[in-house]
Amino acid sequence: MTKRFYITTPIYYVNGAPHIGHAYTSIAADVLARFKRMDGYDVFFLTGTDEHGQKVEAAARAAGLDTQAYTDTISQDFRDMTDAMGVSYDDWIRTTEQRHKDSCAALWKKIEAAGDIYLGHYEGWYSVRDEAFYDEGELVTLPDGSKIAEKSKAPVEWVKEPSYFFRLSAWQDRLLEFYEQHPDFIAPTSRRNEILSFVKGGLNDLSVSRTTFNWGIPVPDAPGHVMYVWLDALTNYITAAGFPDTTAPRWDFWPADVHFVGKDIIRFHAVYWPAFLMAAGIAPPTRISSHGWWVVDGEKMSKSLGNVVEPRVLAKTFGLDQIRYFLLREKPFGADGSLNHQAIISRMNVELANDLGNLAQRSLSLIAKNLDGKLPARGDATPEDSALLDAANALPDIVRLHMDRQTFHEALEEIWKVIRSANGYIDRQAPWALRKTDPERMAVVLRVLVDTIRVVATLLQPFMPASIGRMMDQLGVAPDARSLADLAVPLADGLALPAPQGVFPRYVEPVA
RNA sequence: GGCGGCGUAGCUCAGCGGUAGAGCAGGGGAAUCAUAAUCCCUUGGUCGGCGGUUCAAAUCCGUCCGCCGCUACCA
Repeated sequence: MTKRFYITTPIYYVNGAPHIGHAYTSIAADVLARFKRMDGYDVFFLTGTDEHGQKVEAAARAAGLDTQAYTDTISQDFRDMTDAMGVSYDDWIRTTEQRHKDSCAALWKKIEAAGDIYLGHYEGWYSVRDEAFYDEGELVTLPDGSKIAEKSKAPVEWVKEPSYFFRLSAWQDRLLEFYEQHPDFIAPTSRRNEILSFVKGGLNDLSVSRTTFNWGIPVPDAPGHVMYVWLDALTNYITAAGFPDTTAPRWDFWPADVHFVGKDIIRFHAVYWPAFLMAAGIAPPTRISSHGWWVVDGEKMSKSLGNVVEPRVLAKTFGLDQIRYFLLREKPFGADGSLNHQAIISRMNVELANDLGNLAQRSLSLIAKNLDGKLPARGDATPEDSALLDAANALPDIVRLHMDRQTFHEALEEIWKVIRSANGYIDRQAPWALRKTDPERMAVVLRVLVDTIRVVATLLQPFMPASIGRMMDQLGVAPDARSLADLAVPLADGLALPAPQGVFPRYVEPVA
């Protein structure tokens, strides 16, 4: 039976334009999806847009558009951005689709039938902008008497309305037991500890319906109530797997293997979501992997500061693969990090152009010029040959381990250690000198280099699919033989290699 | 207020009980196959402060200072 792997991004909220943060999550998920496919898994990779809620309704009205027409436009913009980032999703879900409405209604009924939903009254402070309820203590009173949420600075209003509640308080012990039994459920560990301490501190029942607006999914048999946007949004992950049709082919993918999320929405995914699912008798996801923010030129990215980074512009300036590489290389996945032109150029020139691109170019040029472009055969390995080849051959297992933990920057660092070793190797072996003194040895050295670069390139495909695809072409690796398993089969001796061309050009600052 | 994390070379960080490390940046040299790329060597730190444990502490404990995260409460 084929190994299945289900990866999701959050569905992006359509109340604004896509920015680098959205692209980051999607690219990270894409890298894992591509890696898993390359490692023999049948992958289902889901992304899409979250389109309900009061904020969206208001934004549409402000834009003078019909709400559905408004969400159509924004959703398409997100989809264009996602495509432009080379994200290889298998399904694009929208919460306004009928399949999702059916799924939400079915999930609601299951939870209700289990006795975990009851009708009550909600009374308290609510922020439309955050789609969240706040306690008094989380608020700050402004000089004009109005109140805002201390953390998000979003205005709140006093709301009193009938509301359905999810009996979250009853799930505390079962959640803690679940976390205990699944130590890898939340990544990184620091976030796991925060969630643990939050749940240990006690849980309040959660208001899961609203009556003050209509742009949402109707609560079954409860006119006037629409579902709380987070219940609606989270459900997308099972909708796309076919829920409520548990005989759907895709249902075999559930539970999801990794939900990628930003650090701002961990609680929804790590507390509410498993509770909803367990209440409905559905298995919770396997892992919630959360990441940090990009800080731009030292400032938090925000619309008011005007420093919002458009991923399509970045890709156009530096190249898509260069940006994908930078985003996963520059900082640990779970941590915050800084994005600026100098840092991008440095990674691009030092690591991609100088270390990797130049290594491939100098190695392949020697084959083109001295061996008539024919791949030399392997020869007896010297200790130096073996040291390099052993390091390269150990990489797939090391990288797989890091991918499973989403420690992307460490995976890349391990790959770069081998690339740096290869540059040292070529210098010490000096095949350009061997050409005259010992042509046979020169051929063996060049073969060691090609074999090493092949392993490195294979592992880098998920990160930089287009560029590395070109490198694979130059290495003579057939398009249908580029998986991890294919590494076991040596390239054919005497294989004709195409003329090498630079894959990673240096970035030169345009003259102003 | 509680819980937790962090503070190590100019920068980003690893090390987490046994003579201070990596990458980048800086300096010197080699080589010239290659995208003026590469390789080798090298400058640089009293590992936030102060106490303690230990034969031995970035590494363990206490305390203080400074940042950050989660959370709570007062009003």
